Amino acid sequence: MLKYILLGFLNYQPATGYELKQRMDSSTTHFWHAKLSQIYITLKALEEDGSLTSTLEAQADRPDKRIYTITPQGQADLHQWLAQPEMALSPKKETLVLKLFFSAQLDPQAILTQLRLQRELHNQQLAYYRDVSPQIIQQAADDFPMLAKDAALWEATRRFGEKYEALYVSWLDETIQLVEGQFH
Amino acid sequence: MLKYILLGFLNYQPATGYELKQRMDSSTTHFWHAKLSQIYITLKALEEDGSLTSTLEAQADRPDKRIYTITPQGQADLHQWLAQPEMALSPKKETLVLKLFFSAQLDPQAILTQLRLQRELHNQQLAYYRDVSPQIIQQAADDFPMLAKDAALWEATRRFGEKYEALYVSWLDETIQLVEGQFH
DNA sequence: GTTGTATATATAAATATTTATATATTATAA
DNA sequence: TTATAATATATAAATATTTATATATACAAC
Repeated sequence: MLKYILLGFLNYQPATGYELKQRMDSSTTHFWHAKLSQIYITLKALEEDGSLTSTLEAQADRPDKRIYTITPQGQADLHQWLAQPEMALSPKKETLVLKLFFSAQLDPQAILTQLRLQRELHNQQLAYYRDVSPQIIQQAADDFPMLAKDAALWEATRRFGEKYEALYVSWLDETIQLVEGQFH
Repeated sequence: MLKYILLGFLNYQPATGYELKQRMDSSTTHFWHAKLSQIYITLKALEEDGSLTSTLEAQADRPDKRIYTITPQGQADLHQWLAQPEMALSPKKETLVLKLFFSAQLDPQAILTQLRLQRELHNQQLAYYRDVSPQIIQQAADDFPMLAKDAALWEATRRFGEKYEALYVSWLDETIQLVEGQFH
């Protein structure tokens, strides 16, 4: 799947692995993430099968950088994937919920600590979606050669993140009350 | 992480890989899933490092089955993991949201088809959480040697799933309207 | 001036996961 | 009565992902 994220970004304009990582971290990270090491591996594989080409650019003040450009084949791959219907639900992996599921044997104080910590983290994430993320989208819309349509879809994915974090916080509140209630 | 799910279930009572898969499919699947092949691999690894023991039981009408039992070391591992605070947010992977993010170049009709299909799937999933899942929890509470506390926590994870699916459907409705609106 | 952060890349090793394939039996449905 | 689904395992191969480590430069902050 990472493959298509890289093609998706490179379809706007050429970029290095490092830049792609930064773009991911300020956008798709919330619904798809990857480590830099994995990005380099995947870029190399994409070049090998002809979806990308690359050129090495020397820099005066920094190490050389490798700039990747999408090929017509890469664009075809991307469009094929975009058009192909998702027939299944995305599998979720939520460590905290999993832990809670098996926490009955645990000291209630220990699970409460974790629930409260996660509430704090998700609250921060919610604030990010409300305050920071809209600005990032606005700036991307200004900086990048793209249509208003792209920005509207990016905004829709941001709203997904915001709603999700709000849900998570409210569920945590409810769950903390439940666990607290089991004390007296 | 699968490791701890298996230990978590086996902490209630011994079971075979096949049974563990079934239990996962009717409970943790919504926040953690695994293929049967991976379960067998992980059970073997857990036995090798002393967290589980197994016995082979001959059956008259079915192939032999291997029954796994948790060891004190396995219980210690499980408790250690349960008590260890989750310091980070769980990374999300949502293919549909990802696709939408890159769908501006796509024929709007193609993304609309996918959004509507996913709305259907998430609606089904929502119905599952509302109608089927509570009964499964009730039956598990009747069948398994566990405390009311376990069932209460299981119910909390079910509520997470229900809320999540309701959110997803409402977000899809909103997003479908947005994309439809971009036509005229 | 030293420390930390950012730019830029890369590999090795470990772990995790999916897909495909194989075997063998039995109950159920068409 | 034939097909299929379900029970019960298991392995091979491919893919994906994380963690750890390495190198080298330069700018900014303290």
